[in-house]
Amino acid sequence: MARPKEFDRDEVVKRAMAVFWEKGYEATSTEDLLRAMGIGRQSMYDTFGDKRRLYLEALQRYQAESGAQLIERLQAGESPVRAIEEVLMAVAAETPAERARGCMYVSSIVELAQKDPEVASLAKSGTILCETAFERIVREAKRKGEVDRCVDERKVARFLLATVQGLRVMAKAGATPEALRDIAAVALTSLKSR
Amino acid sequence: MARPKEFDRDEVVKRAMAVFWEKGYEATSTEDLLRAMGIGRQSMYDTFGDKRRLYLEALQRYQAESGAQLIERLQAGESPVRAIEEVLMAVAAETPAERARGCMYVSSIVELAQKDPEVASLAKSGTILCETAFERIVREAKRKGEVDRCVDERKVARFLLATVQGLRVMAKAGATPEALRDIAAVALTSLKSR
DNA sequence: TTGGTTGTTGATGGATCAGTCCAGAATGAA
DNA sequence: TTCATTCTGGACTGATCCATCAACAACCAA
Repeated sequence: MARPKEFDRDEVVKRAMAVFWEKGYEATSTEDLLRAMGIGRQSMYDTFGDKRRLYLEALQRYQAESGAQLIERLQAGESPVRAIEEVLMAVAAETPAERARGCMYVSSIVELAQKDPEVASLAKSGTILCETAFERIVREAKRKGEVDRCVDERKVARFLLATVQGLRVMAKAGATPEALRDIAAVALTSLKSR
Repeated sequence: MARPKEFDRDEVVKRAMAVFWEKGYEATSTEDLLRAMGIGRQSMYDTFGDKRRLYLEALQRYQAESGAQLIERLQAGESPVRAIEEVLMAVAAETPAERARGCMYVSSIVELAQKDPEVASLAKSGTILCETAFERIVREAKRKGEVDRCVDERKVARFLLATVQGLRVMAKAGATPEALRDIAAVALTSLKSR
């Protein structure tokens, strides 16, 4: 055929994701993106369509990666409840830079979900993915007798997702690791029976 | 002296607040603001300095109003725990439009707290205001025997604030009132002793 | 009424925005 | 080597961004 692209599509999406994650959608210029991606203007437009399409692709990638990480962490724990604890405590254990960067999923919801139907759609599917993951691990915890059997895994799963998002907002607001641990600790008491 | 302004400063800040609340900072143009405020360009610059100053003033106003509302609601309940319950359930009881609009405080943190020190500063003072309000009511609840005396009011207060923020993010992500009630209900179990 | 001051208005500034065009370079197949 | 195809990079577009300027209008004190 003809001349092949000089860049790795996956790699440049990753770099674009980092910029959008850091700065948000509106505050990111195409110039910012091109510099970070290390490609030319036309290459970006040819490959991704426009800034919005690139954002959607980056967001999709973010969700896939962080969703997979959540599932992995929930299964890697030495017990279901410990795994949940570790997921919640993980935010508090991040570096200050990581806590400040926050969560691209949360940012996309807050900035764009109201005006961009595709972002809203991604938000919903992301919610379902995370809720389901939490639901599975809570059910597992019930099966193992780690939490009371009268616990409603659906409700608790929703609660845990909301807690993670609350933690991320608090972290961005400058909460100390101690404050974040407090929040996680109290949230965890919702599991211990009742 | 000289010619007085033709508009009410308080009123135009209120209108600007509504626009920033709805669209965020970056996505709001000065044109949007002027149209909503019903004043001329120069009047805006003379009165508020620039777009950023106007935003900061609008945010400050939002925080003062919503902080006062929180304190009021917490004191108006028929009992401390009921008051907390009502505050959490209030998000689920909002209209779809209100839920979609979200919380300007959360939006400001997510969009701007990292790059604007003054927003970060407002975020911190807002956090303290809300945490303190929650802390007081939890202490009151302990005093009345509504929650176990071994509950740490500081930690629970932090948790409750995080829960409200989690609820607001979930609401913006399109969660149903039922899902929001689930989250609030589970969060409330953290109060019931332990 | 007049003078000094301040508010309002419309025109306009340069900067930057997202996105397009085009000429030239690089590629692989024939 | 030749040719069709595709990628690349710089110049460029019109729109929009935030902000300023200058001329005019409105006000109050004297």
